[in-house]
Amino acid sequence: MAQKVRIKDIAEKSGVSVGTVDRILHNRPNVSKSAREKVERVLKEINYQPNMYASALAYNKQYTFHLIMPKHESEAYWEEIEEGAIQACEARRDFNIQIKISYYKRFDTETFNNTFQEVIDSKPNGVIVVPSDYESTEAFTSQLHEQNIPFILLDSSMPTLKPLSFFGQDSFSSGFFAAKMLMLLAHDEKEIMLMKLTKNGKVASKQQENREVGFRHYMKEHFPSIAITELILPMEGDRNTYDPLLDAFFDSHPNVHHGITMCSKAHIVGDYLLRTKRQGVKIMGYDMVGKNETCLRQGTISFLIAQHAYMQGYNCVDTLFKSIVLKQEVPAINYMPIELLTKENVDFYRRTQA
Amino acid sequence: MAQKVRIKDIAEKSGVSVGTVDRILHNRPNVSKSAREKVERVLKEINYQPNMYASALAYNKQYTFHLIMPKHESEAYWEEIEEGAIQACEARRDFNIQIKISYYKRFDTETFNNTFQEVIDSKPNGVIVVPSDYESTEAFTSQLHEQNIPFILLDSSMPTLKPLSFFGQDSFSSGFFAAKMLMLLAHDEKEIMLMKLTKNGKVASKQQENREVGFRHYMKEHFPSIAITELILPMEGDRNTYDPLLDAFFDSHPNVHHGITMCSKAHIVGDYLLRTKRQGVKIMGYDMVGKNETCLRQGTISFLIAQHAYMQGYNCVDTLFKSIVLKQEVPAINYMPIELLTKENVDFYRRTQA
DNA sequence: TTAAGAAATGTGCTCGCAAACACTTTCACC
DNA sequence: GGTGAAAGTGTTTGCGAGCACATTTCTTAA
Repeated sequence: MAQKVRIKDIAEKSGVSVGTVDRILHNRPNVSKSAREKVERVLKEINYQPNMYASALAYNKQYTFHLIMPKHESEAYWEEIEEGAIQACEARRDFNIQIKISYYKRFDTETFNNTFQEVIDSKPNGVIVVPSDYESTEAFTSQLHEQNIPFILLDSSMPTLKPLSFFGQDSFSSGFFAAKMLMLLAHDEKEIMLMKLTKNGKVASKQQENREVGFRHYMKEHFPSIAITELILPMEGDRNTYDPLLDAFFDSHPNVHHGITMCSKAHIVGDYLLRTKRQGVKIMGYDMVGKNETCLRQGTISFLIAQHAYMQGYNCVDTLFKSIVLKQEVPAINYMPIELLTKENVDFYRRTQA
Repeated sequence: MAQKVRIKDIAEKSGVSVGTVDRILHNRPNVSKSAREKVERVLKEINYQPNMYASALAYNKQYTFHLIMPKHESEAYWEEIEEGAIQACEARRDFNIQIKISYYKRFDTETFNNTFQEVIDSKPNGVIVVPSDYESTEAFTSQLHEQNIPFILLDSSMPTLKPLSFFGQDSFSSGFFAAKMLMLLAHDEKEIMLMKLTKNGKVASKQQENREVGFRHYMKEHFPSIAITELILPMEGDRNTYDPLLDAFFDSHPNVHHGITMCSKAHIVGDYLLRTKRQGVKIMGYDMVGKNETCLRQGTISFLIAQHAYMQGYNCVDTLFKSIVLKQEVPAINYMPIELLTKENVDFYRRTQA
């Protein structure tokens, strides 16, 4: 195991002062060629790893990160991301990391633009954005680039914006995998259900659209003859809204015994099945949130795909930290694992691994 | 976000010196009642969180952790655990954490006992043990208790030894889950194969035995009529040893189309199937190691269950660190997730989540 | 040759905490 | 009342790195 090497040791070994070593390590000017050579020779033979805690202590600087995400009223997915981000800051507390969180309204370009102006004005050291539409996001990130503020994209990948890094699930693959799993159960069916929550005819996110593409891709490849029947529900609603629609659907589609949804609301159907004791229908969905977990344990939801939202939030902040504070290289793309949860393994799911 | 509070601030607020505050914070003697009261009043109203990096810097102490594990010659599972442990030390480098690793021979009580004496003599600050048989392990850990050296059990749970913490998979549940998954594929079969690697009639670990118990439990509960035929292979061997045995098995069991193994050597069968182009047999197994991954991608292995060996090693060290250095509370039991890998999601498996 | 300015180098203080040390007060005991 | 030990308290140093500032050395032009 490598011995502890301090700047002082390097200085002594190369016959210069700590000041000079410091200048070289930080690429500061005013170093003679001879001194540089002496120090670099020593650096080559010993493996100097700066003590980052001593460094942080001496540097004594505040960092502010800014997270911009959709407004969430009790939407577990976004809440978990937020919690993860806050926890990551907490874990790095002694480095003086501070996080500000701003919300915008989904599909409302104006609130996004307002928020983004705010963020620019506050001059943060780093930014995490859950992208809105491409144009608005591009307008935002190009300004960040101008100001040399690094940013991470969360949830939706937009590589052309040249982010520092991306965190999220590969939606297409995740839908593809979901199909594979569902078909282990439904291989003998003629018809399956695809449930969607829409508002003005649109689902809530690009993510969900891409999952559906992946899903349909698998189906076309492996089960082209199975019909995929859509069940459309309104985005806003409660039991009273949904129950009649669900009744109508299942009454008119007696051959449907399996269903899937690309959103985190599988529990709407799961709960309905549980209450109405409708037998012989099993569904799958996304996100390990409380209501889904209940249905999973009770059996109306067979499979869930976890997104590790908490880890996404946590890792985004930690990546900014590593890149900006520790000046480490960070990976450009971070796909989250695509994890299958069933009644049998759900007990061992951990929102955090660290 | 909480303002930064320093010992100095507490001292000023309560009208004493930093020395006194320090004595109180560390439960050191020689503090008057009046001073204690003043300081404790202040402590109650502000939320003091010590800067652990400054603390580590000032404390300037070396910690040594000792990991005792079975000797592994290119056994990926143990290698990953070791890597994880080493990486965790690396991540905490600036806290002066050092790890020593000692190996014993599986099923060889003597090598275990020798190792354990060595460890005791070296007086480490904390220990991580992969248990051998119960008696030897108990003899070891009771000495550790006597010397007040905290230890973590890795891989096999032995709660009666009162470890600081346990890390590992719930073997029973993992076998149970494996059965559930295999039967999604094999529900129409009459007979399935269970492959075991043995030496002197025994499999390599308690872990594997327990997985089998879980597996058989599920089968009895849900598919009591399906026969489970064992295929026994010697622990040491190569293609030349295995191929004839596999030929003989599959020739004499034409109805077997699905198999499972509780060890990490599913690739022995997977590779055989690939080479001999024997169609219509699919197996599942444990551990995301290189050879298994290849078979998974090629299709002869349908499912793998990941154990997150790397994370286990990493988390063990990190837990010792948190408990001993940071004096934090740590969870007593840490079951690793039971994660299903298929061709479709294997690209997104990450050995580390942090 | 020297003065002025630039370049190179070294010194010393700082960050927050731990611990050794120095100093003051208290109090039991003769 | 004086003595000495023990208890209580404050001061100082050092951990490793960063940075401002002081100091020395080197250039260059008058």
